[in-house]
Formats: sequence, C-alpha cells, structure tokens
Amino acid sequence: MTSMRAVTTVLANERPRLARLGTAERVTEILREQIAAGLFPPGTRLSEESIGEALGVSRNTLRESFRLLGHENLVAHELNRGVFVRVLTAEDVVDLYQLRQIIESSALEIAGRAGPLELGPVIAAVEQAEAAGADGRWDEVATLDLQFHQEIVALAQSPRLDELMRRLLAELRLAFHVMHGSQEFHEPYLVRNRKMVTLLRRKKLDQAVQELRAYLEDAQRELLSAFRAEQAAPPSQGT
Amino acid sequence: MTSMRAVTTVLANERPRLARLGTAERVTEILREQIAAGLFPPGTRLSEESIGEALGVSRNTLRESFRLLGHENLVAHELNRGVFVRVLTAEDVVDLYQLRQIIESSALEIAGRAGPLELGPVIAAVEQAEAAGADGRWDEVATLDLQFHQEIVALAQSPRLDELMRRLLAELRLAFHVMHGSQEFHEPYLVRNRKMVTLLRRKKLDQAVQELRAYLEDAQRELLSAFRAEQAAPPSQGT
DNA sequence: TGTATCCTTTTGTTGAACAATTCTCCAAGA
DNA sequence: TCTTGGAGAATTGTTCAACAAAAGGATACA
Repeated sequence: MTSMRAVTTVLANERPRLARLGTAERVTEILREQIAAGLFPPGTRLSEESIGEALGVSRNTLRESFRLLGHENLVAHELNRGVFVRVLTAEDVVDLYQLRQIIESSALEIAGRAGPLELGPVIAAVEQAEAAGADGRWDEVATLDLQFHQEIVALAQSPRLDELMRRLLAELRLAFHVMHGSQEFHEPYLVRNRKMVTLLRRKKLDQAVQELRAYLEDAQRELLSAFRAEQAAPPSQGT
Repeated sequence: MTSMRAVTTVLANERPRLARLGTAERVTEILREQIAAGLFPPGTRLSEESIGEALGVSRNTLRESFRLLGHENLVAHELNRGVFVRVLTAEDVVDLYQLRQIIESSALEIAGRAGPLELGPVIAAVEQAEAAGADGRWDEVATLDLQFHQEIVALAQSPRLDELMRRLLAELRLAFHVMHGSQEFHEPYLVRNRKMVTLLRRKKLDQAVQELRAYLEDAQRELLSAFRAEQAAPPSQGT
C-alpha cells in the first residue's frame, strides 16, 4: 500500500516536466541549438533586429534570451555593441577540460560510492553513437559522444552537477567546430567509450576513472592542436 | 625595449577593468546583495512593479535582471506567477555541499600541482575574519568565512572554477540565514581556517585537503540540523 | 461543503519612442 | 600615405504604454 507521502514525493519529482516555458526560454533553446549546430559561428554578432524579426519576437523578449545565453558563456555581451558568439581561446579550452576532468571523475566516484550503477542511459548513448558511426554520420557521433559523457555525470544523481556539465559541454561545443564531424577525430573515441562501459559494468571504478582521465587528456591535446592551427591561419583576431 | 606586441598584450589583460556595466547588471548586483543580506527572505515574491519603482528602472530592465538571478539559482521563476527568492530544501543543501567538496578540494590539488602558493589573499581573509570576531561582528565573520573559501578556490587560478564557486556560495547563503550571525556556529571555524592556513604555509597539501573535507562535513551537519529544525517549526511549506 | 463564476491583480509580450554609443566613411591636414 | 576629425547612419540601452493571458480571491449558489 502506498502512503500519501510516497505519492506526493513521486509527483513532486515530476514537477519539472510540468513547467511550461515562456517565449524567452524557448528562444534561448533555439539559439543555443543553432549556435551548437554552427549556424552562428564564433565571433558572429547576434543582431537584435534581424534575429527578432526572423523569430517573430520583440526586441525585449530577445534581450532576455541574450542575457541567459551570456550567463552560459555562449555569447559575450559588450555594452552598446551587442552580443557576439563567444570565441574561445586556447586558455579557455584548457580551463574547460580541467573542469571536465574534475566533474566527470568526481561524478564517477560519487556514483560508485552511492550504490549499484544504473547504466541504461549510458549504454544507450554508446550504442546510438556506434550506429551513427557505422552509417558515417560523424557529426551525430559528436553529439552522442557528448551525451555519453552527460550520462556519465548523471550517474552521480546530482542536479547541480548535471546542470554544470550541460553548460560546460555547450561551451565546449564552440571549440568543436574546428573538428566539424571529422571521422579521424571521432572514431577512436567510439572504441574508448565502449571500453569504459565495459569497465563500469564490471565495477572497475578505478580503472574507469583512469581511462576517463586519459581520454580527456588525449581529447584536449588533439583539440588544442587543431584549434591552434585554425587560429594561426584565417582571421587575424585583433591585437 | 618593449615590442608593440608586448604592449598590446599587457593592455589586453586590462580590458576587463574597462568593461562598464549596464543598468540590468547593476540591478542584478544590488538584488544579489540584498538577497544575501536577508532583505528578501527565502520564499518572498519579487514584485516587478514595486521593485522596479523602488529602484527607478523599467519593468523590462528589471526582468532582464530577474533572468540573471534565476540562472544563478537565487530566485525561482514560475510562469505567470513571478520570481520568488529560492527556498532551499535539505536535499539542496546536501547537493551544494557535495559540489563544494569537489570544487574546493580539486582547487587545492590543482594549486598544489601548479607551483608555489600565493597565500596573500587567503591570509588576509582569515585575519579580517579574526578581527571581526574579536569585535563581535559575527555576521561579518560569516561573510569573510565565505570569502576565505573563495580565495582558497582562487589559488587554482581557474576563471570557471572561480565563477562556479561564486555562484555556489551565493546560493548557499540562502541556507545560512537560519544561522544568522550566531557566534556558536561561526567561532569554531575561525580556528579551523587559521589551522588550514598554517597547513598550506607548510605545504602540507594532503593534510589541508583532509582538514577541508572534515570542515565541510561538520559545517554541513550543523547547517542541516539547524535547517531542519527551522523547517519543521514555522511555515508549513506545501505538501 | 463544494464548486462555478466573476473580478482584480500580476505577469508575458509587444511596439514605439528616444537617448546614448558605436560604426562607417570621407575629407582635411601633416 | 598615414593619421586625425567629424558628420551622419546604424545599433544598442532604456523607458513607457498597451493589451493578452494567467493566477488568485471573493461571492453566490447548489
């Protein structure tokens, strides 16, 4: 028999799904997606007038959205000049990976201490990524790889860690553009993700953390070198 | 002789100090401070009309501020009902301390790996806190204690870690209201902070991390019990 | 007691207006 | 040629007024 207390607790956990979204939030989601997808490359200025007209929302509503994106570090707001899609520096990439290292390994440790791992979503992400890889859809692989890591963090069951990881990955995506969907970059990580799942299944937590650490170091190195090559070549980014 | 490149690099590092603030940002700062100071206790609804009139800003500008505060988890935005100063649950406190644990200990480890510690600001915070304690200004002690921990994180020299800690502490302050400036709560931590500084000075990093961990566990326990006592008594906070 | 219906209040969103700032371009001067 | 100045255009910053939409509260009725 279920107590009233139990019922209300279950329902309380469903509350987030109930929350409707205002126009500003929906606009934010659209812009976040489009920035991730590369419609607005780093450095682009987001014009209030043109975007507002395109989406059919007023400038005021759009400005609320811009504030939110600014708080997520996806755009930089310069007074009287507007908002610009963030251009990450090499230092940013290093800082982001350092934080990623902290978050992901901490999440695994917390999850390990807490009890049996609920690996369903983690495995699903890996399998979807493998399927996408088999079909040659490498930019989807990129997205699913990030989702895999998001699910890793979700194992810790910490709302703030989840949110933090979400924002971090959104920001990191800005740097991934230089790799846009190249097979050579993504393919090895498919194998490594699979390996990590195996380790987690066998409860080899320490090894999984170690593998994760190596994974992130390699990814950072590769990304940085591609990044610096990109930055040296095309636009001479003002001094 | 200094090259032009060197000059511009130096100046570029000064850029943040140049950034002026818009009205919305300044309003956000004011509200953040006042929420921390307790002018708006948790659960309070922030009325657009009355606050806008009090500060002499328009509703639109104020709404931009509210969005920012919402993103910092200081207020919760409910569609068509307005923004309310966040009411933390016991689970929130646990989640916050878990994250604090991660951030602060990681910061110490990073700082230790990086090289010699620049303890100036850390020591300054402790000494100011001790001075405030000697004068019986216990709510200032509370603020300076938080600043001490902010400076601990600053040792890692990571912009994102800094920002993360800043937001985390702002949120945690919501819970601290139940302790409002009580000497019994704060006094022991003065001693412990001093002890931690000593350990850091002697480069006993491992011991410092251990002390930090114990510190946070104790603080969480005390805060939680005061918190639950508070919550049980006065307002019957929804089912 | 419960519930259906009004009225009031507050937020959600828009559009227009004007001030303040930045950008662009061109001409004058060294 | 390069720098400096400045006029005008374009864009953002902020306010205001208006109305739609939703939530909250009160009243009348079964």
